[in-house]
Amino acid sequence: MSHFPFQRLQADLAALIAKSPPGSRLPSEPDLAADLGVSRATLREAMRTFEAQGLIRRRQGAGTFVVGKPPVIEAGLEALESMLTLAQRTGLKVGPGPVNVERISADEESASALEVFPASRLIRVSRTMRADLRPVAYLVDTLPEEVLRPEELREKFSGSVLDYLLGRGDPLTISRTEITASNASAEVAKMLEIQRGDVLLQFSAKLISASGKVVDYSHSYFLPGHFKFHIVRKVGKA
Amino acid sequence: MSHFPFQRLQADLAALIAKSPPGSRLPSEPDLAADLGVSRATLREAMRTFEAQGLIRRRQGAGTFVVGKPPVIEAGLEALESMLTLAQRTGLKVGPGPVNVERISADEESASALEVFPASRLIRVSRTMRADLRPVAYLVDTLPEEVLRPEELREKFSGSVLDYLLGRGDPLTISRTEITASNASAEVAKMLEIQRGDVLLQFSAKLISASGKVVDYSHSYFLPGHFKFHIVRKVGKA
DNA sequence: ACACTAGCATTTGTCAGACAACTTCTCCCC
DNA sequence: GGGGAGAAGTTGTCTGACAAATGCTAGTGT
Repeated sequence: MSHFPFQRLQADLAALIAKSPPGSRLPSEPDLAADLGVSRATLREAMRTFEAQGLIRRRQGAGTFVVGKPPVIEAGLEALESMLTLAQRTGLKVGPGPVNVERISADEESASALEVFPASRLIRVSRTMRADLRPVAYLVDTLPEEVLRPEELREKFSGSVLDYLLGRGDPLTISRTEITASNASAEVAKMLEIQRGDVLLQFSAKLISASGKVVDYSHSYFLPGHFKFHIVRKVGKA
Repeated sequence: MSHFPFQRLQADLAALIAKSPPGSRLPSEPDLAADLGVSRATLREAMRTFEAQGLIRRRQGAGTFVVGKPPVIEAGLEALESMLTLAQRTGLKVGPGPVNVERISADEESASALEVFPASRLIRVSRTMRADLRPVAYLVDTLPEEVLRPEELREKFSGSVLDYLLGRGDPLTISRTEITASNASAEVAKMLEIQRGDVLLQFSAKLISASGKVVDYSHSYFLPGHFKFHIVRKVGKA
């Protein structure tokens, strides 16, 4: 079939990883290269692609390990709920990581999304969600400072911007969410403890109040495999 | 900061690719390796990750090229429409590729989804959607043979299973769609002319008739960047 | 007996150089 | 002008080597 070593190698490696129990160590690179009939350089290129998929993890001096599949958080998309609410309902032990609150000036993207002037003062709340001691989601909320004051937030913040706004009695109505697949930027990769370029499921959402004002613009990054989002769609035009 | 060559290299490469005009050729590997201060082997490992992200394309004997950003097909997820209908409304010149229709026996996954007995006879319709001469989506529909006969399909098939069923007057109601990020399997990679392991946005949907029967189980694979799916979500419980 | 440390074997990370396979262009010949 | 051979350039793969990090082991001191 494929007389290119790299393609055959990928198939062989995929099979090997699939049949190896999670947490187990693969043979050393020289051994594997000899077994699979390729050079170590070619083997390493192929391994890099599997590492980017999060299927294996390489540690210098220790070896290459198969990573186990994590628990799945399942959620419908019709209603907007905070990740915290979601996690509680699924019964999974998911906890928020440390919360980072900072003042920023609106960049072009945020200003456009929040419908404010460039360089307006904004609040950015970012945090990770952890399940099984591993970060599985990275959430970044951006709000105008007039909507949410940093000091106000630090006092009574429970880990969810949405829950906080609702608890304060804000008249929120809908959220417009955009769904894409993306690759981890350097910043996101660091927070999720993965490699730059790893594949992620990404939501970009605007939270809209009863008056039509955009009160929150958020980016959410989810590790694939940890989440299962579903939606019920009507056939034809609404 | 990062005293590991690979991480610094990824940042440098990302910057280089970002500022290079689409379609342009990068310097040769030996030149680039010298410029960036790494060996060719390390450079190639890094390039492999960017190739998996679809940002560059390497061709033996020709060079490494920056791939341009494609047109975007934007669609809401509240209503279920065929990709064909969608493409027409966006005004983009999107056409279906060759259609493959085959009889199969239900494997475990299909049988479970369609609520039929294992080894039941099924029809599988698979095809790619092309935009700009490139495949951008790969769609696989699986239906019980009692719902759709192959010969019936071949006569009047327009490129969309959904449109065909609707045109026939089937009482379809809703679709339950699951959304994940995934990596291309060997089969999908071949059809989309990408590399195994490349990142994809994946929908898995069940199409349900008025009587509650599952009439179609489909997997759709979308190249990131070509599509923008959005959804309007109500706040709180429905 | 226990804690600590130094050293050694193992493994991944990176480098250098070489050759094969493929693409593209040039130049010569007809 | 057209066609084909050839050369130059580029990616694909291989070999061998050394550096850096890890984990184990044996030895040492208390």
